[in-house]
Amino acid sequence: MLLTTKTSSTGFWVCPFANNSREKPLKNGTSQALPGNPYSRTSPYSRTSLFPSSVSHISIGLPPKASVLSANRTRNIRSIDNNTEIIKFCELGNLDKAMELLFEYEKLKLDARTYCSLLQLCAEYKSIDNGREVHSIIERNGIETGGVLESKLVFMYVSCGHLIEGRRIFDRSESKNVFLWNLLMNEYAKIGNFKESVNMYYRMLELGIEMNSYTFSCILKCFAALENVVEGEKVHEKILKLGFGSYSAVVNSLISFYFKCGRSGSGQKLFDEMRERDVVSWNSMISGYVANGLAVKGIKFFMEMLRLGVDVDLASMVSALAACASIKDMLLSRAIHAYAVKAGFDLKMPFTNTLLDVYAKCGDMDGAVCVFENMGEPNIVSWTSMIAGYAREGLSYEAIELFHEMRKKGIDPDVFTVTSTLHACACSGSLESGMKVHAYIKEKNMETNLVVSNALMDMFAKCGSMENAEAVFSQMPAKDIVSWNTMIGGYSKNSLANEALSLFAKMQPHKRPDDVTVTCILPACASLAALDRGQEIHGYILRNGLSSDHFVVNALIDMYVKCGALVMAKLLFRKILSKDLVSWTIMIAGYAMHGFGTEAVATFRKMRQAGIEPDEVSFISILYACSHSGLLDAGWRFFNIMRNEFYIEPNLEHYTCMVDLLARAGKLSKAYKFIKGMPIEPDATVWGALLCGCRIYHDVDMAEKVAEHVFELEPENTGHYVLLANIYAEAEKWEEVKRLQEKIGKRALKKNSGCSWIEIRGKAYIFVSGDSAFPQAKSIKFLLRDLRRKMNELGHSSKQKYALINEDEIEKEVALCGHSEKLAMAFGVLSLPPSKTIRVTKNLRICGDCHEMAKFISKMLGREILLRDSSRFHHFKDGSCSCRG
DNA sequence: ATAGGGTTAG
Repeated sequence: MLLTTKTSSTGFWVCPFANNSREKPLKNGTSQALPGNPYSRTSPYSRTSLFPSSVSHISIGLPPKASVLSANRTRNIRSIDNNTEIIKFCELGNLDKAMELLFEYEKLKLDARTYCSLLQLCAEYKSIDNGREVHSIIERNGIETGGVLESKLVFMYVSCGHLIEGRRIFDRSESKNVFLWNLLMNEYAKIGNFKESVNMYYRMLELGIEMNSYTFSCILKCFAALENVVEGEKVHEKILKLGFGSYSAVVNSLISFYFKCGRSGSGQKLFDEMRERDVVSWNSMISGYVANGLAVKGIKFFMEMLRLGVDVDLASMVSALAACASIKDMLLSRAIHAYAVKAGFDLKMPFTNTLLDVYAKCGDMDGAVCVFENMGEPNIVSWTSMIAGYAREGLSYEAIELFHEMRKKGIDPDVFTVTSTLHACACSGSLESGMKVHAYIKEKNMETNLVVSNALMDMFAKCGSMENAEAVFSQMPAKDIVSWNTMIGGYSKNSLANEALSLFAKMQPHKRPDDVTVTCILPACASLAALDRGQEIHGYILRNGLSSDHFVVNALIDMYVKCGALVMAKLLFRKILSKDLVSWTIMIAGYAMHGFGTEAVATFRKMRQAGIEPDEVSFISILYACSHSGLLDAGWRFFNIMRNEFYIEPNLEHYTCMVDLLARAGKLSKAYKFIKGMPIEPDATVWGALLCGCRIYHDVDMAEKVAEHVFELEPENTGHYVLLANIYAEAEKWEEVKRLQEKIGKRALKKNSGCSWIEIRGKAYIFVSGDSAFPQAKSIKFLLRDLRRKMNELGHSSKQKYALINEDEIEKEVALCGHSEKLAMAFGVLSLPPSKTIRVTKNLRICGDCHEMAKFISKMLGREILLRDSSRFHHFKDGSCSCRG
């Protein structure tokens, strides 16, 4: 992060910590419908196994006999017999035969109970086609559908998954019973349309429909999903008033409602007051505590069940195992596994999947693979747990591979699978893989899912494609706080600070910024040096009680450091009770940027005294501090400590700091040898640090040697050419300057124009080099001309060299580059009261002439100037600068 | 005839 020589870096100023690693655990918003239970009483399988012989006998032997019989009866008798006949087949579960008979007697008015039996069977077999046939025959025969028959019709449609048609009949019906209300409410809840369930509940209240335990279970689930504690509590009151307070299913629903709303205390109280607890009550306690992050407490309930001899079932085992996963307790989960083998639950899918997830969450992917390969047929949950496990472990490639493999096996990834896979794509920054997942999402119409869209945006943002993220964001019909935070954080991380700020402003009318939002937006303020905006956000943090959060405080300190308000940063830093590695590192980097090397070293020492181990980032900070304060020996010491005591391999940024340190100390050939001896390939930044040193010490020969490397590695960067041209100019080698001018002209290099800005009363004024349209142009030009004249009069060596290279004809834009900071400073002098520090920020490094001019202004006009360039802060006061030249 | 607890995620 802390680079000294990047000529065009704004990335340096983006906070490296605060927002990046920010990942909040979030509550499960949606619940999925469980797959149909093949052992249920109404399932076709149980029927065939219960009556194997009679079913086959009837379907082969009876039909001809039945039709012969019916042909011989009189119409009246026949219709009675027809009813019994059809009902008989229905009871035997032979829908095909029953339907065949129905078609045969199509024109006859059969009994309502016959149609009921048929519809019941259609519902059980989920046979919508037959169900529709029955319905149309009923209508064609003009059968009265009031009462039970109407109810059955609704039941049939709903059971077959045709909720809308069921609802239509329900709405027309005049005899709605509580059963139908419950049925529909539940169905809406199952598909996640909790709002409609709630609407129906309120309608029931209005109409005075007598509610029962089913109603309450359902509505509590809905209010829990909608996180509406207030309404849920009203339901609780109603339950007590109507005397359902002793129904275990109802109380169990209340317990899980309170746990889902994060009110463990209320759940516990209900459990304590229960007279008759069943397995579900116990299981609700285990899962409730686990979901609220108190896994150990959940396990205690499981143990208590065993101690009291309560019958433990599959759900108890699964919850207990999930608790193990959340606290990564492999030992206990092995014990539970052994117990499950004895009890015979170990082969059940939910159990195996949870076991797999324990291994994956404990980081033991080999163990997870073992479970995965030994289970019969892994289902979608198994695959997803594997993918999520690989993604968590940083094995993105394996995760993405599995995604494609499961598709080949014919298993359709669902929303859980795609979000996990997207996470893997995001972590590895593989846009190409992410695009493939996106294509699949579009194909399956999953973009409507909020979580999926959020994961998509996160993936695009982390892969550096904010255009794609924006496209997803703009077409989302409903955005939650995560959506906004993902986009704002994405802009911040991708150095699009202005976009981050404007989206932050747009968000306000829709959603209240939370702790994550402010940690996402503060780095944007930091990178723009937008102190006023940062302070506003600080105010918001205080007003909303967000300052107890570690991430928030660290981001806040980082913002103050980078906006040049070191005093404020120190104040906040001192107030933190438990400073973590990030807080210390930010402060060390802060001292470094402001040129307080000794303070940085002292802070580093205090950090180690506090028992905090430095990592590679904190070593970058301290090395940067040493190089910028000329602490050569200390720098070497830290470099060696890092390698020998902490076994951290230096990376390019560490090497850059060291080269910078040597180069500034004038040890140019030592620096050259140092680079040559690096075990990793040096980049343009490393060589660039040496080139800067060559300029300070006017070493043209070395500069030429170094420049070759720099130009080769970054041929497009104008900054390097200008730097070498300046070195030539200062050595008065005009031939070479000219040669370089031609080179720059020929290459038609893309301009890297300098730009400076100053914030006055919350508004940023931007000055771009080469642009003559700026506010108060006349006064600024007059002031600068005046200052220049005085500088010359007072014999300030207004170096002709700078003037030559800057104002000559290299190229107009390049030549003017470096003057924007002068304009901004002059604007500050004109616009701010004398007591106020002039704070200017520049995207590139400050030019030498401007540096002289700033010193002069500080002395002549008695103004303090704080200028932040791409590398550090320059604090001008009484004619000198904190960077010591 | 409809429910309450149980596996995977941003």
